[in-house]
Amino acid sequence: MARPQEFDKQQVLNKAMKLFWQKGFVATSLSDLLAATGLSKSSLYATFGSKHELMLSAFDNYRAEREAEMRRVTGDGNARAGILAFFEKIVEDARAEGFEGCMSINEAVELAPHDPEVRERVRQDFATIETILATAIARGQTDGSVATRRPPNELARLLTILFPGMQVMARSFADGDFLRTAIRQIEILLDS
Amino acid sequence: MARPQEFDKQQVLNKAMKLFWQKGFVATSLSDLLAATGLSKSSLYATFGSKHELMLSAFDNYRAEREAEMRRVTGDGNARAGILAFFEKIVEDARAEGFEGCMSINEAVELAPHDPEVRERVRQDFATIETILATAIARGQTDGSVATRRPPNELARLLTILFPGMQVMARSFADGDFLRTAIRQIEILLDS
DNA sequence: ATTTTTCTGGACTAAACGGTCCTAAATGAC
DNA sequence: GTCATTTAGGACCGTTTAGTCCAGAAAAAT
Repeated sequence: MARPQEFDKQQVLNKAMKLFWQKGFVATSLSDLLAATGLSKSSLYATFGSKHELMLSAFDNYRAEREAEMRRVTGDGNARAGILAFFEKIVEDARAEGFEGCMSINEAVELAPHDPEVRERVRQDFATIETILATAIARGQTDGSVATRRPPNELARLLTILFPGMQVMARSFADGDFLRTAIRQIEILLDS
Repeated sequence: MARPQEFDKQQVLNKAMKLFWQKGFVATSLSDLLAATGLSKSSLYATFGSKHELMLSAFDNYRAEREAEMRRVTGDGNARAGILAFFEKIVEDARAEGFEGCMSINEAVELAPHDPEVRERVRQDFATIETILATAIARGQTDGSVATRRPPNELARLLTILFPGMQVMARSFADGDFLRTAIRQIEILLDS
């Protein structure tokens, strides 16, 4: 039988994910990846194929994590509270040292325009966010926690567009207070 | 007297701007810049100092243009119409071939987190957008074209965050119809 | 025409890039 | 212990990177 793999593939993906997330795809070099993961060049290439494929794998890893988290946050309990919690999470995360926004948004800006594989993933991510928000809004409109004036789809679209907006701001400069004003406005949107 | 410069500095800045805007800072190589501008390496370095300084100059060029344009669009006539025109311009631009979003937003994602000079510029840009929007909203509230329920500053904050959201979407995948739904929602925000 | 000044093209550098490949060590099955 | 297999390290590859520098061409002033 063969010698078993000595590294944890999942752990390697997480390390790579963090690098691509922070620095972007082009600015992350193979040396960076090797240093961070501790792998040898041959192991990395044998396992992941290329820098680009590694990025896609790390990205898919990220996307799955975040989608699950979003469903968890918005899925149970009071619908209005769930939606707000989703946005408050951004503000909360932005306080943390080394916060780097949302990887999907970063990729949307850096790679999506010229990389079809990334673009399709980004498109899916936004569609997922919008669908989850629309579902939560509809639920809120039946349980009474969200105002019924706006069609769920249209309000979800507005909030879906606010998401990358907040993420870009959080990544580039914004402090908690700055973003919190926006969350108050989202509350008003949900309440009237 | 000395031999005069053979190239138009402003024209070179525009060419460089377009490259950085489309491909980002890291992905734009010196060869790209030389090919696009037609300059020699020595001319480029003598005039602009370094790739980074050239990018900052091109970026400042972009920022001044866009700020003037925003003031023009939102400054005169019906305030509500001006605000909407500002957002509709994004949708309109997104239809064009080779549209690349907003350079400030692209820089906010790629460079701002790790480049203080860019970060400060991005911070200023958002502040400018918010101020111009707040002024227009206040004007709309006195001339009756904008509902008075929300304080100008807070509504401006919400719209300011929508701006990068729309730009990211426009850059990465969104078509006109997708964004137009959001604009309808902005209308509702201005009207109630 | 000469002088003075500045621009221009390209040779050049050292480092870093992504990626390939080969050798040798490590491992589990028997 | 031997064998079969797959790992891991790193030498190596050609290319590209940002940036420096110099020699010579070009142009305005006299």
